[in-house]
Order: sequence, then C-alpha cells, then structure tokens
Amino acid sequence: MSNINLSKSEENYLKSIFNLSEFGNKQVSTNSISKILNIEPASVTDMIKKLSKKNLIYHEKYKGSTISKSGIKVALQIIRRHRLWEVFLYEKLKFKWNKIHEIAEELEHVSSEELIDNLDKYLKYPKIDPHGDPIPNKLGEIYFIDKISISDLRINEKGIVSRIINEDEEFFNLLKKLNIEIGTEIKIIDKIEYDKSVEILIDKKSVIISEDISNNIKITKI
Amino acid sequence: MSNINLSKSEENYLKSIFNLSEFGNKQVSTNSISKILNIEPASVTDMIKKLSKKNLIYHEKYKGSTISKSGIKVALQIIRRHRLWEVFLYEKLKFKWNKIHEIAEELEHVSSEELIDNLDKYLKYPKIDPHGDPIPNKLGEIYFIDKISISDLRINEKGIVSRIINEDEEFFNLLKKLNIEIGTEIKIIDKIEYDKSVEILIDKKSVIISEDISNNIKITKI
DNA sequence: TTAATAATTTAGGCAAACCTAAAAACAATA
DNA sequence: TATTGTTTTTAGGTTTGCCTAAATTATTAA
Repeated sequence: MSNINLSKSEENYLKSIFNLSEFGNKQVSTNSISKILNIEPASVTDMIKKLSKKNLIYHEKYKGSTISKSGIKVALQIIRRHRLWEVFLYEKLKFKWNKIHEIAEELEHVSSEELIDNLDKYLKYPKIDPHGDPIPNKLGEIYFIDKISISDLRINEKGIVSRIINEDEEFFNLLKKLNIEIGTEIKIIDKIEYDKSVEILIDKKSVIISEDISNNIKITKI
Repeated sequence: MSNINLSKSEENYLKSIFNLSEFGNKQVSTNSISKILNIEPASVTDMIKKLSKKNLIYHEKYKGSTISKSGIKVALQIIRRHRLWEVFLYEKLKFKWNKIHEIAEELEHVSSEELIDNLDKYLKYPKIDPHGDPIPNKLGEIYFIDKISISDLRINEKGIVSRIINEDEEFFNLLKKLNIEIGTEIKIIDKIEYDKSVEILIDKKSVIISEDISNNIKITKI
C-alpha cells in the first residue's frame, strides 16, 4: 500500500484524466486535458510522458491516454481527500457551499494518509460531499447513485436533491430562496410543455422553475 | 492588507529567518539558515536575493540578513496558520502531540485568509498551541509568556508547564507516564546539586527528574 | 600582521513544469 | 485521393529552486 508520492501537478493531471475518462472507460484526448487544466497541449504531452513512465496512464501517440488501474486508485484517493475537506469546510467551518471547492483544491494535496483517515473519522465517515457527490472510502470504493434530471421525473413522482451543478453565487442564493439544498425532497406537480419549465412541491409550497434551473439540479428518485 | 502571494519555499525561508532573528532583533547568518532548512548555503544566497527584492528582508553582503517589518508580518501569519492547524490536529483529529508538527508544516502553506479565520473561530480563538507556543491573532499580535526552566525556580516555588521542547516519541511517552502536559502544575521540592536533578511535585506525587528532562520542559512561574 | 580557516557569494548546471513556434500525424471533405 | 484543417508532438526556451565547484570576503590564531 506504499503510496507513490506525486507532485501537486501530477495529482491534478491524474484527477482530470480520471474525470474525463468516465471511470477509466474512455480514452482521453490531449486537447481535452489541456482545456480542463488551462495548460497548453505541448505541456500536457510532457506530463503524459511522465505519468506513462510511472504506469499511471497508458498512452498511444496521437491517439490518446487511458488511465491505468493504479492511476484510478490514486485518483480516487485524491478525490476522497478533496471531498472530505469539502465536508469539513461546509459543516465545521461553515463555509458557504459555493466557496468550498477552491479551498479543497489546495487541501487535497496535503498527502498524509493518517490525516485523511482521522478527518474521515472526525466527520463520521460521510458518504457524500456537500455537492452531493459520493466520497470514496479508504479502499477507493465509491457508491454511485442514479442521478437524473428533474425533468426525467413524471408528474406526481418524488425525488431527493442529490447534486447541484452550477456553483455561481447567484444560483446559490436562488436555491437558498427556494429552500432547495442537498437532501431536499421534491415532488413534481406539473410539467409545462411550452417552455419546459416544471412545477414542483418543496416543503408544501409549489414553485415553477425554468428548464435551466432544473437542468442544474440532479435528483435521486424515491 | 493585500497579502503578497509567496511560494512554499519563500514562506519556509521567511519563517526560518524570523525564528532565527529572535523577533527581528538579530541579524541572521546565511549558514544558520542553511543548517535549519537543510539547504546548501549557495541556494540560501539565491533566496536571500529574492526575498530582499521583495523587501521582506534586508541583506548586507557577507554580513547577514535582517527581517523587515513586512517580513515579520508575513512570518507571523505563517506561524499563526501553523499553530492553529496544530490545535485542530490535536484537539479535533486526536493526533498525538508529537505528530502534529509535520502535518502542520504542509497545511500552513494553504493560504486562504478566510480559511484560517474560520478555523480560528471554530477552535474558539485559542491563544496557545499544543506545545504551549502562543498563537498570533489575525493582526499578528502575539502574547509572550516568560518561560523559564524548571531549574530556575527555587525550592517551594510553583509553575505551570508551558512548553515542551523535545518532540521525540520516547520523550512523549515519558511525559505521559509522569502525568506532565501543557498546563500541568508543578512544585519544586528539592534541587539536587550533585547531578542537577530536581525533585518536583505533580498531582500530589513527587518524582525526581534529570537535568536533561527538566531542560526540555519550560514553565511559567505562578 | 600574516597565514590559515571559515563563511559567503558567484558561476554554471539540472530537473520540474510551464511556454511558443514549427513539424508531424490524423481526420474530414471536396 | 488530394487538400485543408485540426490535433498532437517535437524542439527549444523560461522560471523556480535547488546543486557543486571555485572565488571572494571575513575571522581567528600563530
């Protein structure tokens, strides 16, 4: 279990490649990594060579990169750290939900396994982060929940808000006003064909939300 | 109040220079910085030039370096971060007292002011860290407590343990056995001239501790 | 006071992680 | 299929933070 020690850069690349790969199932293009990390393609090629040499990814020239088993393992540990810190920042330090990502981006690179395990225990082994994303456990195991759009539900069906995509301040305030957060139960009252807006019930009150808003709120059917 | 953004290295140099300078009062030699950071003198000279250009220190060729007002300010913020994280690791994550320094060395470089302020609030504005060192407040103000050695007390005088120097596992276990920690009240019963050992009273029990042990325990007179 | 020793700086190099410009490979389509 | 456009890689450069070896300055001791 001796964890390879990676630089902050290497960790960020690996995390991005993992995210782009859809759990290791897709080949990832150099350009897509470049765009996500805001780093020139030529530099990405450099790092791809480095990660390949460490067997964290496989690379075929001009074709793309695939993340390896050990690469996935490392990526999941970084994601675990990130999401645990997000829980800490949100629940303990009372940060606003849309501020936690940036700080967790830094904290995730502090690589003491004992630190993360103790943090996990302290937070009582949370299973999801404040955005509704699942937190891998120490072994890298992660639970997936089927997440669907509000518009995928039919009239009278119920769901629980499980993921909020947009992280802008404005959107955050809007949700607060509507009393929507992770865990909120909603029920579909009506679907308006005209503009794809949806009437939903929250806390016994009904509101109509636009297509754009509903697209930014993922739910779990109950 | 716009905080200059320094690299991890720059922060570590500044912290070391501050510590060696005895609160900005002493000139610091290139060699002493080299020894403390385990970096070759030639490299230290490089960094000295860099920090000088940023007006965080003053440097006279072949003479030594002095930390500037703004340098002290920055150093105190880094020390504040370090010590607050130590409190967190010790009190919340239940790390052993001699394990916290190393992890805090990493966490201290995560430079979100909001993070530190929220952490400070969460920990209820602690004034000392688990080693007994004072924590600078947001403004960089710091309280000094006169810390003396056990051997500086006279027979029948009392003190409170306020700083433990040695951080080795062994020493840690010894102190645990003796029921000594930060805040423990002790009373001098006898001073043995022969080997400079001291008989002290802890929790109504008397023990004799060697000169070496007493040198590693600083106290505040009461 | 000069010679030896120690501390410090300069000079030149190296690895990591980025860059730009240009070449090479691939893909798309006329 | 030949041409055009896009993607990826190569080549060569920069900055940061370190290194070693050699030169310079300061200190100590004969």
